[in-house]
Amino acid sequence: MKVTIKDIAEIANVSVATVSRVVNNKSKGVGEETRKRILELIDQYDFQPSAVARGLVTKKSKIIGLIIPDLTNPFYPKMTKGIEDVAHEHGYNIILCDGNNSKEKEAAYLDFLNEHYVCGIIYNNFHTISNTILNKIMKSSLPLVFIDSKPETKRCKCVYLDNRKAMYELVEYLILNGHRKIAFITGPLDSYSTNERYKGYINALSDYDMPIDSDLIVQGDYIIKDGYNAVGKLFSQTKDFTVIACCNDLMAIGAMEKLEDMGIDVPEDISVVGFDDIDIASLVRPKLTTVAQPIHEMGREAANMIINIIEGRSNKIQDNIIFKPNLVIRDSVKKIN
Amino acid sequence: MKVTIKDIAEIANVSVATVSRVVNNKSKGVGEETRKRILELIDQYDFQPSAVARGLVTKKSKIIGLIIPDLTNPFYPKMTKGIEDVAHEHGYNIILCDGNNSKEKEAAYLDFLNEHYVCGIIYNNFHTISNTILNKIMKSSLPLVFIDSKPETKRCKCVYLDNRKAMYELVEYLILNGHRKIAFITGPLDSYSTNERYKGYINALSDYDMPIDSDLIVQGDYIIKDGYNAVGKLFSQTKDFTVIACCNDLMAIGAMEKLEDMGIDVPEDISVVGFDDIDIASLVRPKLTTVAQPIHEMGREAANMIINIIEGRSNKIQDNIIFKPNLVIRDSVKKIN
DNA sequence: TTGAAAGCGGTACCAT
DNA sequence: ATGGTACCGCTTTCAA
Repeated sequence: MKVTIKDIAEIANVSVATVSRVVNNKSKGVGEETRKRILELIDQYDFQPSAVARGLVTKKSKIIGLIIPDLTNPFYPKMTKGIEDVAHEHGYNIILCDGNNSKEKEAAYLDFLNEHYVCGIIYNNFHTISNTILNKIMKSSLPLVFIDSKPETKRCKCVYLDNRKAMYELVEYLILNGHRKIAFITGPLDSYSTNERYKGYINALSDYDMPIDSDLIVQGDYIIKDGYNAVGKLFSQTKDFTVIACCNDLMAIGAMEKLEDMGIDVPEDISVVGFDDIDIASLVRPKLTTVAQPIHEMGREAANMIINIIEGRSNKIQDNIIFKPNLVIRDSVKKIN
Repeated sequence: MKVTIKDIAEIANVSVATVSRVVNNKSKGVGEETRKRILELIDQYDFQPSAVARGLVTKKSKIIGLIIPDLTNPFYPKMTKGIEDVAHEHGYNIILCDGNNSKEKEAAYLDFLNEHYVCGIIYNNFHTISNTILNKIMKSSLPLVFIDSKPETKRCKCVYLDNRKAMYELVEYLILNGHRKIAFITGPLDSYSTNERYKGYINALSDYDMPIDSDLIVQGDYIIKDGYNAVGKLFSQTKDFTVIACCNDLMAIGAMEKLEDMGIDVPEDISVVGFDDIDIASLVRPKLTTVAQPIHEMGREAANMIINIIEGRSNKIQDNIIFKPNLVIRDSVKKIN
């Protein structure tokens, strides 16, 4: 059996109130003598207060829920580390929920976290959620911070990259290197950040008076295999492109694999660029040109933000923290005439 | 304010007991009429029962704690997915704790999980834990399953790969390909699986009458950078080796980076092998020869095991589930004479 | 300095 | 088919 506060109180011949005081380090209200005795008992009997019982009365929990789209995309573990770092500095723990790229699972996790007295939620919303769900969370008045995402319809606290600008700069870089036929492997367009990237692509093309060709655009789901398959699809639609811009590095790497299998040289025959700058980007050959997100830092900021909200330092809280992208030029793009 | 079971009872003009019955889907004890009315109210007021209050009385929680060494090693997310898959099939959720390769953090998480009425812990123990801690967990009688690890001193439920055999086969493969000077980048030797791999290396050498040369052995911490640095260290000690065997793929990839930077060709000048077969292994060039762990399946088995324990199906529970390794031959090893 | 007792939001047993 | 109520393990007044 687990030893409870009652047990300790009994053994120490004091009330539970007194034990509670020493457990919670209340400086006053307990005699030096008693405190010492209780402390010893706690140690001896290995007493651990039940966070559940405590949570029931305090309604607080030092636990922050984190919902991400997919654990196996290295981008998210890196973000998670950033969040965990500052959470731990402040004594908070993280419950990590992997939504598996599924809207339903995300919603289920939202419920799950709500039921468990987490003291806040950091939500990397992938597929745009319905207003119903959004309303529900916001009505629960649980501190909520969006990371790498942003609901279009509500005013929320958000930490994200300027995705549109990022993709714009990336495509512009391609254009300045002489590319005129730019294929695009997009993600699901009901994802906020994907949609922004898409707009960045479109904007760049139109700013440079280049036509939008739907044959040049295919969709994937942000995993390697989809990049691989997308290239096949692309070639079945047209052969008239000199570079493939991908909405993330994973798909870019998949694309490069497919091109290699087809005997097409990167970047000699066709160039490829990615997005995110995960570690693998510099490990593949040719090294991938991509745009970096300061993901660890974004994680840290999101954690800071939610802790500020939780602890009521409203003066320090801004609505949005928007990060700037950073173009990382490596070896996967050829300059052409 | 959050609406409670009491609120619903009041509005519905019934007792909390009745509401509790319908919330928990007790088929009997509630009239058709009443049930319908309450269900409507629950929906209308968006009532979510507090898992915390419930946990306090039932002492159960449908939450399994999972402790892993390092989220940024793709090996662990893959394992986590396997665990989550079957956990969800059975209605359980996972609290993921990243021990950050630190013994202290692992111990802290163990405490954390203990305090929170998780109904079981799956523990990927990295640095061998002390008996004190081990005793403490086992005394708490919380269902506990070790994955990819195994305490040496106690009888526990464990799911793991036969690491020794795996490394033995890998090294044997090198020997059969003519390699006689085999460098070894190990991990921390107080890790069970690392230690087993080390033994596999030693055993293979001695079975083939090859000497153990300590200059050929350097230690890293399972991250890319360590593989990179280890190669530098290796060359400062000796130049007399034809292949580098690494205790995981990440370090192997780091090693290949360093070799490339030094202008040394893999596998022409020096061969490299890894361990794990994470996705990246087949993405780098040359493609990495390595030994695969059926990690997703291992995750699934660990989850099955702990759920069997939790739900008291003791007949189905064996002490250890040991998986067989699978040599994956790619392009990073040269056959020499 | 210390203790008694009222909850927190549920569950489950015992009556009715 | 329902309701009343005693807990679960803790925190937090309020009194002593």
